[in-house]
Amino acid sequence: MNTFLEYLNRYIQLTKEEETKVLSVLQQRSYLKGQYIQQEGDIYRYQTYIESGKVRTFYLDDNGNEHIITFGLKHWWVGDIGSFTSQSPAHFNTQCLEKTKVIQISYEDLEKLYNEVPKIERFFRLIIQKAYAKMSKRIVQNYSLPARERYLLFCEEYPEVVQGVPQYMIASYLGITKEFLSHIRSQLSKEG
Amino acid sequence: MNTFLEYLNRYIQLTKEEETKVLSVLQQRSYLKGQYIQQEGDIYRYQTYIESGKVRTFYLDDNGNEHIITFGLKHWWVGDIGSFTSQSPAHFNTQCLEKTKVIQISYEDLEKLYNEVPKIERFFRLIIQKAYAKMSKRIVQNYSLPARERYLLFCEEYPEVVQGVPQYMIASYLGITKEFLSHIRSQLSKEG
DNA sequence: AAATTTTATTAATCTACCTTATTTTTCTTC
DNA sequence: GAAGAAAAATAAGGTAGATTAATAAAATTT
Repeated sequence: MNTFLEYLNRYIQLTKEEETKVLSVLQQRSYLKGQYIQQEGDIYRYQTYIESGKVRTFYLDDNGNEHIITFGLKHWWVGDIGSFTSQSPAHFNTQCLEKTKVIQISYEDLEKLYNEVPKIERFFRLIIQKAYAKMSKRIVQNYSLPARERYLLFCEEYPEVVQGVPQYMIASYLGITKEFLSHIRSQLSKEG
Repeated sequence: MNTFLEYLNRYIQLTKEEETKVLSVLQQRSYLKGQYIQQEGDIYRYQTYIESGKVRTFYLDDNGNEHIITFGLKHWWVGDIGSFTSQSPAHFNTQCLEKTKVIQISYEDLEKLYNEVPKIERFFRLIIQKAYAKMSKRIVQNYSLPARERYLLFCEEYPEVVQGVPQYMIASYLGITKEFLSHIRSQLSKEG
């Protein structure tokens, strides 16, 4: 839990008292590979922070195809923000890709915490601003770059994901088929 | 300005005193059709709220092609959040598509306001959560639907934009060429 | 370590969407 | 309201990436 406070400390400075209040609402939980933190149709009742491990958040379309919205690594917050915010059924699934430890704050606890420790409101504002900017960048890349370039950028930016995750999931994240990603990779390796 | 307070009031309840503080930092400004609120390379010094009018935020890729990230209508906040947050040069341009009135808050004023009126921090957290959820939805749609369906959904969701904006910009927003959108439209009209 | 399942490769065919070019329509501006 | 500019339509040919299917290679399970 203390590493969590250190992490918070990068964004906001809390007094001892405030730290205690924050700690009192944190819930720790562990998942095995393949387990779901949340599933489509559920209401996302927790903000979930990844202490260790790796997850993916994905969406199943009408044809049953998976589309990975985002991966989640250490220090990331994951879930379906739309569902959490409005406490309505989620469209997304969040599944662990390996043994994963998370810290969660329930919706009710967080609402209280916002009032008791307004700095937490600032913290989440900053976090989501960052996430928003990152997602805008992704939209830009998807529109202006071909699959091959997107893959190369992804490898640069998320080497930990490229290593530890099946290729077909990376293809899904990039918005292409696994066959085409395989093709791109074989091209790249031929070129040296 | 009072309509702005009414708008704020949908998200947070301010005391008279707080309202006064908020009002004191608002700056009103008008733009003509075609004028830029911000340009690529500038630092976005203001959070910009649209009182009336219509804007687009777009990005120029290495080949000089425009990609529309988002349109902005009445009650929307526009700009380059990445640039504003970190006060670093923007990648995006924000241009008025018609006569547009905006309300702006400077970066410095907003930082002060966050401290003096913490509810404003809540307000922006809520706003950006909403924007984030909307953008996730867009990514999902782009991955799981063909251009034709995306266009139909766009028409449903943003009829005001479809009416008042040149087709080639809608094509750009959808991530397709203007020629292909024109083709889709002629197909649709043949089908009745 | 054999058997089963999951993931990745390869290759042929196909299609959604792009490119380029020309023509027509609509919008501005004088 | 005529002239010019901007936007939209149409059409031929091209390509990035999809689909299908068959094979190979890893990873799990027993």
